Amino acid sequence: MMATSVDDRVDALLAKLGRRVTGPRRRVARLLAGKRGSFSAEAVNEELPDVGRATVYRTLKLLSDAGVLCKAILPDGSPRYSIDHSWHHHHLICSSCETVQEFRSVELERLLCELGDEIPGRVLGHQVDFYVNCVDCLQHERAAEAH
Amino acid sequence: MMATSVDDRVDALLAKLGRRVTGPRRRVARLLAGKRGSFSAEAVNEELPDVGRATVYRTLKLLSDAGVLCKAILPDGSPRYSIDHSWHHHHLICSSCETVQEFRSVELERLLCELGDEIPGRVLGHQVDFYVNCVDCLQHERAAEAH
DNA sequence: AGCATATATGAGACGAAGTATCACAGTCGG
DNA sequence: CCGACTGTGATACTTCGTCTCATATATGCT
Repeated sequence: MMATSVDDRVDALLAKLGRRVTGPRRRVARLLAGKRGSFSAEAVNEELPDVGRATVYRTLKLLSDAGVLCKAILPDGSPRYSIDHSWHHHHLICSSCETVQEFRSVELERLLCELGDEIPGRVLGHQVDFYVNCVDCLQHERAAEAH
Repeated sequence: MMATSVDDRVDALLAKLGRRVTGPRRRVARLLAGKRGSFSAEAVNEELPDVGRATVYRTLKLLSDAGVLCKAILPDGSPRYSIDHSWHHHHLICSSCETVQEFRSVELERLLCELGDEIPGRVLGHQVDFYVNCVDCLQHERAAEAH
């Protein structure tokens, strides 16, 4: 039995949202489906020269709101998108290569939930980011050091 | 005995950093000293029309790097500055009025530290933000509802 | 105090990232 | 197949921040 294609899933998602299935949306979704790691909106733009800039931004926003994509903010403030694989996670952001990885901890989640109860006002959500040097970057660093 | 003035403290800080004490820097620092809550770089700009835009940005960066100011990122990605009162804290960001409050938890800090040990690579730092509706906004909301 | 020099300033150009507008095109229910 | 409504894309515009460079100023030295 065949796995559902990316297009089928996009169609289903858009139908569920009451949005129209269009060529540009399919092209953006297909590109994202093939991506690993995180990427900027402009990167998507450049890879899809025949899709308008505004449409790319609109579609990324649409998919983020739908929970398909997840948006992380680099230390310098610039946003990166990545496929959202899980119901809830946090980020490991590499400060040198700017890669964004997902990261989960039940323990952290529970503590954040407890803390949320103590916070005055209504808690809508939270975000935890670790700024790191990833394993790859550390290796390159060491390779460079070893004259 | 008199408390040290803002200017005295700014002078001392700049001397410690090996930076020059200048009029524009004093004017920015004096404005910030009188501020409550968080503010954008542009807001500082507008309140100091006779200080150049570039200088305002440079000074905010200088003070952030020095640990006097702390930079928080709103959900939409735009940065807000606030006076940094503590050695380490996290943020409560109100999604409706965009106020940024500080927030500390020894427990959270300890857990984050433990998690950091388990993370592959070198951990440089972390950031925790709670997105909330603050007490003030909830009150206004209720007042509006009660026709 | 006066001088030399490194540092800081500010006007404005530049750039990146995202949004608004609007005529036109495409989708989809009937 | 048609009509209405949604989506698209070119482009102008906004916002935020950085860069450049001529000018101004703080500071160490004498």
